[in-house]
Amino acid sequence: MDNLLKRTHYCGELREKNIGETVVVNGWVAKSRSLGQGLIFADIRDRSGIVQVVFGDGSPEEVVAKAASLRSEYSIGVKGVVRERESKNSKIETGSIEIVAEELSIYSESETPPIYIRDDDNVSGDLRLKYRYLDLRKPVMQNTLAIRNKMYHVIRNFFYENGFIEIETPLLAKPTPEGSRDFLVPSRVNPGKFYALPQSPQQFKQLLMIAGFDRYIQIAKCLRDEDLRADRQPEFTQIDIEMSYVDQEDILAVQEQFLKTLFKEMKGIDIQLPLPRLTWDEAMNRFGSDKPDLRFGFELHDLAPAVKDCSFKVFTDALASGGKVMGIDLDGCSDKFSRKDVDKMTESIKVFGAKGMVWLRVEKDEIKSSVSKFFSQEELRKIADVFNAKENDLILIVSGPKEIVWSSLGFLRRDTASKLGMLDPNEYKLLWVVDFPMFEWSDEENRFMAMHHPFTSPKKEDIHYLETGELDKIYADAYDIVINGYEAGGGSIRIHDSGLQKKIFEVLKLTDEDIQNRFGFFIDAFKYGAPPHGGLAYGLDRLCMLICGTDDIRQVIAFPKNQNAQCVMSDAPTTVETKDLDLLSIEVKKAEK
RNA sequence: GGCCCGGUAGUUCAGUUGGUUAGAAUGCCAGCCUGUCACGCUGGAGGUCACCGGUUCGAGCCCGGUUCGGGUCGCCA
Repeated sequence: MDNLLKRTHYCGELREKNIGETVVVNGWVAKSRSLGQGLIFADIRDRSGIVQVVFGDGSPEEVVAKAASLRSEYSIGVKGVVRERESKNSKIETGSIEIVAEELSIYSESETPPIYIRDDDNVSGDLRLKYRYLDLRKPVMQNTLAIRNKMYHVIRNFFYENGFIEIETPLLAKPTPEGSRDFLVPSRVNPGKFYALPQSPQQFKQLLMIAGFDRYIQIAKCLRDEDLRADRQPEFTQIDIEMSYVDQEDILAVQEQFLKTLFKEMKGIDIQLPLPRLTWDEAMNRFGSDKPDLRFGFELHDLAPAVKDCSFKVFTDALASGGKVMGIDLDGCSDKFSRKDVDKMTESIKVFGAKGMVWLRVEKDEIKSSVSKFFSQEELRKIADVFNAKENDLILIVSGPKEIVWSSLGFLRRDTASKLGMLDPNEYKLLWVVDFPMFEWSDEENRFMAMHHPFTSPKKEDIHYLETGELDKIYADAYDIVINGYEAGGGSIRIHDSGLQKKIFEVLKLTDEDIQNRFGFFIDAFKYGAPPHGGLAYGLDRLCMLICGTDDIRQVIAFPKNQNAQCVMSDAPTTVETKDLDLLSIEVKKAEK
């Protein structure tokens, strides 16, 4: 094996000031160019960048001969003298110098790599994950993980400097009653019993408040056994925060300072404080989403006043049954969407349960519409006036139950803005969405469920509705931080009063036995002097996505899972030997197929 | 679990109403080339058109099923 050459410099840091120095670099052959037996150029890459090495024109003959065997991704070391290039390459940082090789060590050869190690290699995601260790050699991936690393610094610096203490909480925890599906871990020493991997350190961080740590932070791994999305992995990282003796304002104030620092340090951007706030009701009614993207307009408008007396039964029926008729105005965009495009929009919102979509095109002398036979020009004008619509506006209207109207228009708003190229990844619009409903009805469970979690404090002024059973009128001291349409984090003020907590469990239809079995220890803790407390957790991966300007969470995770929650590189999850299962007292139903 | 999109050289893709031997670029291999940097030139190898079945004289192309990947709805307290 060739000798290890001890590195003196990273490839990417060599500059004209190093001219004349003898240096050693270690890295991979990014590219070699042979111009005949006597002269070979090779680009050597390490995590810092690329530098050109010359074999020939001063190198020993045997080194040049050896260099002829270099191929892409060979792992090598080179010792040589830095010299000015005859012709400079302004495209790379080290383009004005090169290393004249004196020694070459080939540490190991490489087969032809299955993917190109280049940022612009748009190879399928599957292959990238299968050969992730090669994919990670790409400059963009090296850079992304360096950015992520810098985030750890900024996060920890900020919170440590502000008196927060980092405490690790267990990975093997008790299965949680409500919420997302747990990953379960069988216990060998306790046959038939299971741990759960934490969906979040929620209960532990609250217990840390009861324990007196007052200000807690943890960069915590969280696991949820739910279906994946482009912005969702089963295993992700949370910046978990909890504070004692605070109300919502105190928490938001600290977090705003944190976000300001984060965006300043990471992007050089000055975020204006205080951040705008929307109540949940406002967010839904103006943007059709509890995580609105404020980088563009197209706001929802309520059309009930304009259509309540119209002859179009679809609208009047929707209103009569407690639903909504709402629309958005794509101002100045009518000519950008063909009839066919509009048909596609109608089709696209059926997944949300919308039965159809009505459109209005505002033209110079008239308003054209898919429902013109039900409306006079005056009536159509009345609708258009709600939006202050002008020529070449395209108005899209959806009617029905409010959830369907919101989600359909919220989707159309985002989707059309995206198609119109209105989403600038370098623009950041942060806001708080506050005053979430405390409960939401679950058809599946046939009962009300906690929208956030059952330890969230209802708003003081709504607590009396617990007595009257009007649960849908209760709002919570819960808040989300929303950035460019992503829920970047969320939190709440927690209940610290045992009586109130008991009442919440009651309306959630949990029996005393349930409560005791599932989190009796947690309830017990509140008997011993719980401080008022609350907190918040950020999705670190999502923050990193936003900072890196990508919409794929896998880009910011070194070894992510594919959509089926598999690691295609290592082939996890996998079957295990029956004897291992026996040890855990587990019987596995043989999967058919 | 539902819906939508896709699977053709190592890689990214093209492939006409269904018609001879399935192409391009890049990568790879060999030879030549002393200032390249997307080096160049010449030549070469490389394909179970995801899989199974069907229609047809004939299927990469049409139909059915399966599978794999991606997006999404449900789900994600």
